Amino acid sequence: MTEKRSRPTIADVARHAGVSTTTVSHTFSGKGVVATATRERVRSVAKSLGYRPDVVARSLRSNRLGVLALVLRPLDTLDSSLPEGVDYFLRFAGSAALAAMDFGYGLMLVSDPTRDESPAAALACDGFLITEPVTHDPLIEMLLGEGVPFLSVGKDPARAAYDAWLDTDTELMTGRVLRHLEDAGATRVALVAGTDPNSWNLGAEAAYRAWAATRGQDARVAIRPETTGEAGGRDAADELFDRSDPPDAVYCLTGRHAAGVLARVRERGLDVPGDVQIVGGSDSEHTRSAVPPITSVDLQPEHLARVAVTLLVNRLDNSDRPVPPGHLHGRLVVRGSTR
Amino acid sequence: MTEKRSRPTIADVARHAGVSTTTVSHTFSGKGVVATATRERVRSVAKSLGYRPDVVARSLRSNRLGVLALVLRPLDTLDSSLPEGVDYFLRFAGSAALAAMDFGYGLMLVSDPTRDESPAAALACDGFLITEPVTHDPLIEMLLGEGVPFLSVGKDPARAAYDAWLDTDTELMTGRVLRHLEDAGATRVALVAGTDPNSWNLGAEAAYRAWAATRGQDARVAIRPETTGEAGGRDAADELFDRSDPPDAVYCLTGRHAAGVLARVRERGLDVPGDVQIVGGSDSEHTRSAVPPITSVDLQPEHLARVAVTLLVNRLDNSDRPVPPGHLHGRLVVRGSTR
DNA sequence: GTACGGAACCAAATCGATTTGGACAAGACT
DNA sequence: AGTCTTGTCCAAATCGATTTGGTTCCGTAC
Repeated sequence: MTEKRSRPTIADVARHAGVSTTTVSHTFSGKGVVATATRERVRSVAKSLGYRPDVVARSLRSNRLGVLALVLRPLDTLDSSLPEGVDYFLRFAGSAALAAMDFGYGLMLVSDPTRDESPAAALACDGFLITEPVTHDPLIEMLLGEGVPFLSVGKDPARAAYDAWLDTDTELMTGRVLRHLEDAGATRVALVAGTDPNSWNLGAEAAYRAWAATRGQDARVAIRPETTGEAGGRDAADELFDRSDPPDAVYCLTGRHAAGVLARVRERGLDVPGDVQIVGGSDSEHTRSAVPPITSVDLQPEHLARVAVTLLVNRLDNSDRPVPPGHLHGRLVVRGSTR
Repeated sequence: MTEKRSRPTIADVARHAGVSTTTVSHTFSGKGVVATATRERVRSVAKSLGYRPDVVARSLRSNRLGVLALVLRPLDTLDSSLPEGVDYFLRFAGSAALAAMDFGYGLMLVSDPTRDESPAAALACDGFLITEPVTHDPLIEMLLGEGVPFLSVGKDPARAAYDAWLDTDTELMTGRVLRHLEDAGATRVALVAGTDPNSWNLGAEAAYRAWAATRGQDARVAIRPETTGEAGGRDAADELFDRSDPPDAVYCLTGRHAAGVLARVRERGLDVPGDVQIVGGSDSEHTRSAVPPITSVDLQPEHLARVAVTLLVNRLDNSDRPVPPGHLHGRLVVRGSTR
């Protein structure tokens, strides 16, 4: 169909300029020694021919593509046709892309490359960014095995010996949420967590149980898959409130669960925040637009993404660009669902 | 530094299996004829060596990388450190990435590749997706020139002769918004538009002016750069309401302008929606969380992205995958800012 | 006058695959 | 017996750059 109007190559430029391809290459890379006059001539010939180096060919030799891969783990488990409710990851991805561009890299969104259906191009990336790896994450296994640089946001909970991860201090944030509820008078706090075995769920649950133990409380934990969304939240609410000694506050790690719990609790005739207070662990459309709006943790994915990209690129380029200041844990946004 | 533990190549596999590289290649690509026994042997040797084809090398010959580039035009003008308020594009990008993966492609987010600072890898992509190209868009110029397949969402308003674009029917939606305001009793509708010269701003303004003409109304148009955000909206509100004959409804093409107009109008002592009705042209965090929440057009970027990716991939693969059903224009979400 | 050194340049190897154009053997057909 | 297929397989060219290991020329030092 299309007129194979192939782009000019380095050889075309060399021929027109009356030099060797080596010289053309040196002219652009600045590596060898090229006389100024020659350099000028090559430059102008290249420009007049409309020459652009072929990134793929260059990458074959130099082994650097200029692309970072971003793996959004929870997207692999969420219903892929419904990106609603995954605010966090979209905000993260957008910010990471902008940060990568600032450093001359492209950002590629890929699904798990250890699965065969994933785009083959994923494996050609120079470095990987992984959000919330799961326990014994096969991707981390593979990257460690092949020596591909990577950085994970949140740690593979089961893996001891790697240091390429960003600590978002889930335990600290969990403590803050619980303290906020305590300060507002809650005495029986329950937790609704997801099933993905990542440091987010596991860390929060562990911190919660530790806290409950110090307070001499029973741990009230309802677990529902992330994919169940609001329905899962409603379901969890029933489990928690059917008990003889129902909670007076619920901390839901995902925004959609929080919205479901809120709706169900009100259907059961309870007042929020009067009878029950609710906090969401990940701020999203669902927590903001609920009635009343749900107090929740804004994980500040934009900031997290910039930090992650900067660190990864520093490692790749062996450079030392300044990392954006600010802590990596979230910020509690107080809304109508707590007192 | 790192132990150059180079991955096994096709030659290693060939040697271990006692065949030629041609045969190994054929085994995986399924192109030539390879005896079943040989194929099995090659497969098992490859697996035991941990062989994976090198995407870059493959791409050098085949000229296909398996990556789509996504250019979010308005991101080039927006303050890049503030992805807030660009809901639309993040939702679009996320959905496009998932759709691309479904078809075996990666999605790379890139900035304008006609500018030199952009990642070089951008140019290696198989096809481009461009949201809201601007007038005389240099990127489209370049892609047409080099024969790179692309699809734009919204048309380059100044270019007649290309057909690779998705019509989001800005004119239709503008008409619906105006009719909605009319139905609610508005008689003097103003328009607040942005400065990016894309089909979104230009199409809406043209449709608005045409509508005003048929109603015998003065066209009341305030233009403010997209980058000005809420402040620009406040400013536009002053311009519109300082006139002797102020509007009783304002249609703002961007969510942030709408939020600014709303805030300023109320500061001026007017009631919304009593004295003034407001509609936003692009639903976002700002329109949803305003007080009162602002009626606006949900452009349904998730759907748009899926359609765009499907069409582009069909073109690249010369395939005929079904395009997700549903129209491409937005959906009016009525909230408290209109009656 | 010879040896040495640096500046400027180049031919060929290389990266890891795909693809072209056969080679060779075994069986089928005249 | 000779020719044709057909099924398998391979050597070498190719993609477009980078990099290695030179060569050539000229000026300077001894």
